[in-house]
Amino acid sequence: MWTARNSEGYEAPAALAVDTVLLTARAGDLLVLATQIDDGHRALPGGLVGAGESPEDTARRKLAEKTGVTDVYVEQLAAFANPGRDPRGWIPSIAHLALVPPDTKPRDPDAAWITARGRHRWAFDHRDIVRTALDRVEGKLWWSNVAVGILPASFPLSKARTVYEAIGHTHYDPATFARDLKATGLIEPTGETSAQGPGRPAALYRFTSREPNWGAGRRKRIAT
Amino acid sequence: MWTARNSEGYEAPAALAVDTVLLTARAGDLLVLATQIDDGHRALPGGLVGAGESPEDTARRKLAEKTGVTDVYVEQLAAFANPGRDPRGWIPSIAHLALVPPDTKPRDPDAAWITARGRHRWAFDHRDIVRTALDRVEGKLWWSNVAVGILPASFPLSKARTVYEAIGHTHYDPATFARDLKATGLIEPTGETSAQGPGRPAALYRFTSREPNWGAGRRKRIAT
DNA sequence: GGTCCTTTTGGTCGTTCTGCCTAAAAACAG
DNA sequence: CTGTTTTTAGGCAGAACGACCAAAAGGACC
Repeated sequence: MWTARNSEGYEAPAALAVDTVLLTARAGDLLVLATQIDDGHRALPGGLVGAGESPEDTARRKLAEKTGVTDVYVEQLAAFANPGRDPRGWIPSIAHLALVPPDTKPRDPDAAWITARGRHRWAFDHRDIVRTALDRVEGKLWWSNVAVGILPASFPLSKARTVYEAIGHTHYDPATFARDLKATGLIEPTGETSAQGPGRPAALYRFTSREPNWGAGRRKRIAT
Repeated sequence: MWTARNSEGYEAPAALAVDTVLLTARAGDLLVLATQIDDGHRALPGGLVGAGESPEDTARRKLAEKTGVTDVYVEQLAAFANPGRDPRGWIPSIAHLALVPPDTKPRDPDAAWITARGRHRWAFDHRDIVRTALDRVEGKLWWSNVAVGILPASFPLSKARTVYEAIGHTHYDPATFARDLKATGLIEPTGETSAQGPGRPAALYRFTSREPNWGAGRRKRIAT
């Protein structure tokens, strides 16, 4: 068991960790990045916070190491600091939520995208962390621009709809979705259209702002 | 500067702290408990997490020491761990949100109830913590039973309304408020009535559950 | 070109929710 | 008993929502 003691003699955590729930949406499924551990359990990507580093910086640094992406939507989720959560010792973890485009490839050969809502054998308290992340991202889907992390700079409404359906774990009527997403004020048309595949070419949109936690509450009701 | 180093030689936080935003509502005002520091700044009540203790337990223990209340609504807010947040060293803090009835008296003579939305000279990053707490409690006001912490076991709807108005920082029409709060399913009538002062005696209600984080999302729209 | 299929998108319609209002019910003060 | 106060049921217009329809605008195939 790791322990630590500071210069005043008080008990201190052995280290400060960061675990990140990295999500993306592909083909209507919500996926989370997980590494395989020796005993068959899944674990979230994470690492230790260095002195003089903010936990969010640690999360970004570790994500860059493991996937190569740099401009990621990252926000803090919660602290998981119950005693005994880590068998190695007293190591609180600041869990983070991150979202990346679906073409992001893990560098670590042990890491893979798995279904976020599937049943997996998670290590430690990572099941709770994933559950917290899913609740968070689902709850703020229509109240913020979280989907910025997954969608490209310019996208048709149909692509946005598949992402929203994957996150919200539901289905939306295309016409109603278009009307409601435009009504939030979160997006604006780029003026261009995309004509790939059959069907009427779709107008392209972009998010009014790509800053995280933006655009709280233009929508009144909750889509069901 | 406090620092620490664990048995493996890695850098570790000097300690793990807890800061609590303790809120109550009195006479339509939302109040927060703050202690006065030597230099005139206000600080949130807090303390250090002991080994083998969960941060929430630390928050409850410290609140019991400082106010004497035991059965408190407590939930984790977020981790504040930016380097340099505490001039004494690397001390991450798990901020908590707590709510107590308005008759709670601080034991510490340096502690006092001050307006939560007033301008105060907060120490460290406590201004950010208070802001986060206010956003949180306001955001989940109609979606959970947070008000359980402030309201007594049995209450008339008018008392609930003043609490909701203090938290939500707005005014509600009495008839509309009664209709909407009952529609959430969060409360149920006790069958008794209270007749204090002039006016028709009010029916008393209780929360269906006093467990924190209960009753997400029965209400559809957001009250404005 | 013509026909069929696809996807996008503007609009309609009935239902539900919301904010504001009126008025009755039920107490107290004088 | 009359006036005042507070609670509470209900009505009403407007807004929001979910479901649906149909036209627009492209590709695929003959």
